[in-house]
Amino acid sequence: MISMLTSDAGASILADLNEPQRRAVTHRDGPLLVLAGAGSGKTRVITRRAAYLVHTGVPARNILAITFTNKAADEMRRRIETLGVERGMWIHTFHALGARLLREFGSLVRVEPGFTIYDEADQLRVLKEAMDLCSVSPQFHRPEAMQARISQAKNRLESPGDCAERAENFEQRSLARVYEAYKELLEQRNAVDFDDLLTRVAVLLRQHPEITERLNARFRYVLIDEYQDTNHAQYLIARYLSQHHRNICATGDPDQSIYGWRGADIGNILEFERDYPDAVVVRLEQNYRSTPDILRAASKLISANRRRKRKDLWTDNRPGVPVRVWSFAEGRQESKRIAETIAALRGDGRPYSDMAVFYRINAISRELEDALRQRGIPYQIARGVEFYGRKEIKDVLAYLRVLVNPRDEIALLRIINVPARGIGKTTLGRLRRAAEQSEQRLMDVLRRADEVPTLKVTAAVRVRKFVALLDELKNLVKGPVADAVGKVLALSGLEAALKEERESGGEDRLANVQELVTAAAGYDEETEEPTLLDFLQRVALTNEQDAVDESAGCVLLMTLHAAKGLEFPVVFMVGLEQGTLPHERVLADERDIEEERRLCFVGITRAQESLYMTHAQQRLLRGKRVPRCASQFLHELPDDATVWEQFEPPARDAAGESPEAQDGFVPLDDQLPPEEICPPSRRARTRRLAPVEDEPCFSPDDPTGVAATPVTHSPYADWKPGTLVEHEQYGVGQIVWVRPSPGQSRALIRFAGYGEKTFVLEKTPVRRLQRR
DNA sequence: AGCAAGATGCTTTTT
DNA sequence: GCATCTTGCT
Repeated sequence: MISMLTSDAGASILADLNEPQRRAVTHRDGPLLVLAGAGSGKTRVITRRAAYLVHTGVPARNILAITFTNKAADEMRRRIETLGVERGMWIHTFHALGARLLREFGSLVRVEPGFTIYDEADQLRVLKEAMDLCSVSPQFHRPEAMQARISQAKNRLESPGDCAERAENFEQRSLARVYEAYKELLEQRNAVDFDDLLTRVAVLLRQHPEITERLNARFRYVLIDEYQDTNHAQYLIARYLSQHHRNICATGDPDQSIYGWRGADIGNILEFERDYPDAVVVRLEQNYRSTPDILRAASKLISANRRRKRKDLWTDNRPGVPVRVWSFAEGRQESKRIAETIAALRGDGRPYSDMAVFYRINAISRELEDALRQRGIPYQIARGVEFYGRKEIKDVLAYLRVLVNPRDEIALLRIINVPARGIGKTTLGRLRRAAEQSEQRLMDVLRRADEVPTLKVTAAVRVRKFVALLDELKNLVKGPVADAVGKVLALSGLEAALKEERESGGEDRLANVQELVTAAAGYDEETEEPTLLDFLQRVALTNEQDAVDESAGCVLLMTLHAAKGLEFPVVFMVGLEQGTLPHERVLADERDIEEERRLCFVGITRAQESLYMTHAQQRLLRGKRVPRCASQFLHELPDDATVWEQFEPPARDAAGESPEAQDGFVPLDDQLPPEEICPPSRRARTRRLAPVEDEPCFSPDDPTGVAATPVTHSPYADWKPGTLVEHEQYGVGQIVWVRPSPGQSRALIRFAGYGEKTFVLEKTPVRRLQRR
């Protein structure tokens, strides 16, 4: 094999690879599945493989590499260039690939080349409009829920017609109608949503074999990363694009599939070998990232999942310290201790950028931020929205969008009175009604505002001025994008309005907008043929996550989802409690629990040297103090790789001051059977770190042992904290604790609208909701 | 037209 | 607890 490589760069392609890695890199033709365990050098394999193909004679332009994030795509591009591969390879995210293909072939599936990409907020607006048209009240159907269901339907490639046919009840029929209207509205505006970028392409490839064949002729090799996260549409695209040569290389790790809730189908990777019976499968099981203890903890945890492929991760890395599992009485204590630990580690010479804190839900970050700020620890939060989500930025972008696509009504409505130019609700309502009645586009009606009979003369004049502004801008925006943005700012009056806001002591939004100009200038510079259209597409498909700077000298805070693909020497995973991880919304479904377990697995496997996993026995959530119990996943970790430490609540003040005043800890209600809040399994090994002044009711040594009574005969024996139940009067609720007892089983149940109530189960009209 | 006080409703979010 | 949207008022 090596003899096939001629250049020095070629030789370096196979340097420092282990045997399975080498097999994956040098595999030539036919389907290949690389099952890459966490930290097993997957990125290295993919990039080397792409480079290897080129060095053995495959022209770069015949290779298509698909990733899920821009960051991954950029990284890959960078690495491949370092390996001396010429340009011409297609390296894109699925969505960018979709956009590129739709620009070229979209008209075959009712998408015209200048189409606009709607982000989630835009989508929601269109959807609300669609619901309005269908007289479906947002009171009864949450638009967000509808959006999710439409998205699901799309990704299954179901048309509104399919949905209507399949509809069995009123609800589903409403959905089909709204979906239809939504689709119609998008088409009228020549706009697509994120899903369309995938599903339209899938439909295109299915309906037009000649195009599929053409693309196959070009893409002789197709590489897909993070295959475990593909949804059905992406799966089809990958299949169609590789159907001729069958040189499909999928890499991924089923144990890291964490986007099932967004339609990703773990089955795609699990059943790859069924789809491609001749597939060569390479397993990368040597981990180069973590200590043996961390790895053992991760492996043991994930082995509880049924829906997976067996994998034996191992490492040659030197032994380190065991995983620390920390129990706190209260959430604030947890944050405080973590901040202290971070400060201490820093004191020992560990840079802040070596450390990261992960949590399941964003709500937990606030407490942490407070604690970090108090200690003066610099941190950075990786959040989704931010820059391009800002109002002023969206305003400017809306101008650009209208210039590119006058049919983009969402953008048009956004800017028509921004800055205020006296075209208010009334005028707008009249214009829209006129458009509807004459079945014209809103833009065309604006052009003929004089002819709208319901409009007052002053209003018509203002509209005319607005149209003139757009026309003028349109003539000016031919050149570089940065210039276009500048002209929009100057001529629209936005700049003046923002200046005034700043002068009058408001926020400096102008600075943000100027940042956009800078971004546009950067784009102009690095792009060969800068166009407004392309710039807007980039903005739509870019996300702030890409801007996370891992070397900024800060501690990084992020959700577990955001952590995927990253690694840190020191990792803290916080808030590991039933109801948070696994999240309460999924407790009823075993399959969903498995995804939560994978999420936990992803978190653990990010850690290189030390890992801290923490939970609290009570925590402020949505403004309420709620009792919590340790995540079941903590109990699934192996004993010989973990050390459990319990931090006692701060002692009660001798003067009798209430504990709330000190650290927010409230002794749990006496009624609570302690064993249900914190299961007893770990007690024997729990080490106390603080002297116990005041025995809390979950004391490890409490011998009263209510739960010691065998309860296996109780019909409620398998009711656990987190179990979902339905009460005749209060609706669906969740068990906080339960104590089975003959004829007298008590449970505390938390209901959505009614708070928490204690019941004697035998005397209460409450039933368990079935597990799927 | 614009603001301010109430009502609501809250996992995760590669694109 | 908070942010976001709606409603009602001026």
